[in-house]
Amino acid sequence: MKLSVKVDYACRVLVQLARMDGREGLAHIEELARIEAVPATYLVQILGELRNGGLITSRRGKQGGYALARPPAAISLLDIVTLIEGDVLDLGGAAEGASGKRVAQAWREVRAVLAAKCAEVTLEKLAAKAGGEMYYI
Amino acid sequence: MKLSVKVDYACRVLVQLARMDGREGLAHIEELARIEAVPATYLVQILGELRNGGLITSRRGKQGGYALARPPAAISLLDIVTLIEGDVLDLGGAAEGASGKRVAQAWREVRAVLAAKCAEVTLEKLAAKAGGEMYYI
DNA sequence: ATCGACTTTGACAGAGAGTTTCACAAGGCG
DNA sequence: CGCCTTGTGAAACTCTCTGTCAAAGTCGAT
Repeated sequence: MKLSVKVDYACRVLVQLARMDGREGLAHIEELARIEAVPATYLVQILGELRNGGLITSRRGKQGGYALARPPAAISLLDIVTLIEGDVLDLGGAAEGASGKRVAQAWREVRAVLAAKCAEVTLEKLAAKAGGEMYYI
Repeated sequence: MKLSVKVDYACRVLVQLARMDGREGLAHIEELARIEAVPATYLVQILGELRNGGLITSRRGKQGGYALARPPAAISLLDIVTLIEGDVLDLGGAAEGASGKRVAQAWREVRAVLAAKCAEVTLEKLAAKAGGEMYYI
């Protein structure tokens, strides 16, 4: 049960997009990547997934760039994790064997709680200025 | 965020131990492994970790075997996961970079909720007979 | 002592994560 | 049109870790 670096990167860049609340070009993203100590080429790939998943939009050519597809209040950690990892808690083939069904049921309950909590945390809350130094480029 | 097979195996074997509530020999464990479709040699290794972590006790020689170290009500999913994986939700180095602190704080809250829920689910509840076919050897 | 039963260690294949590279596609502008 | 900027997509590579197996080791009861 480990939070992947990928999800972490995705969250961070989305928070930045939420704060900017405008269209941000690749050049800007790359600068951001340097500041956040994230490999830029990887970040760009993640951006692609976020776009395919409908969380952000992009435009090519001059004046191109990325922007949130919805208001920050309408994007939660749950959206991000399920998009990037497929599920907040992947049970694998946990329902096999003698006590498998019972144990799997317990994990399903845990997953429900986890998903509910993740759905509560929106980009709006994450991007709120209050408390914690934010980096302005 | 994936539940590892190892944790799943550990949960299942612990549920079985909770149900038996006596000392179970390796021979029995291996039969159990066959029934649960778990590689016996791996299961034995996991048993070793559970023992080192203090969740079960073992005895060698004739009349040897494994037993829970505490009453089933005093062992929860939280105990099992933290013992096997180190943490219910490993944040990695998520606190770096510009928005890192903020995002990490959010995940810490999520982790707290997750841990609380896992702590609620005890072996006693999992081993309860009510509802769901249990496998008796 | 010795046999039965648990313990430890090491090796290994495969999968997946994180990263890099490179060639391609598309919008703007002269 | 043709070029330049900016984003897209896919492949390949390294590294770590998980799940698995096997074999030699150690302890305890009788």
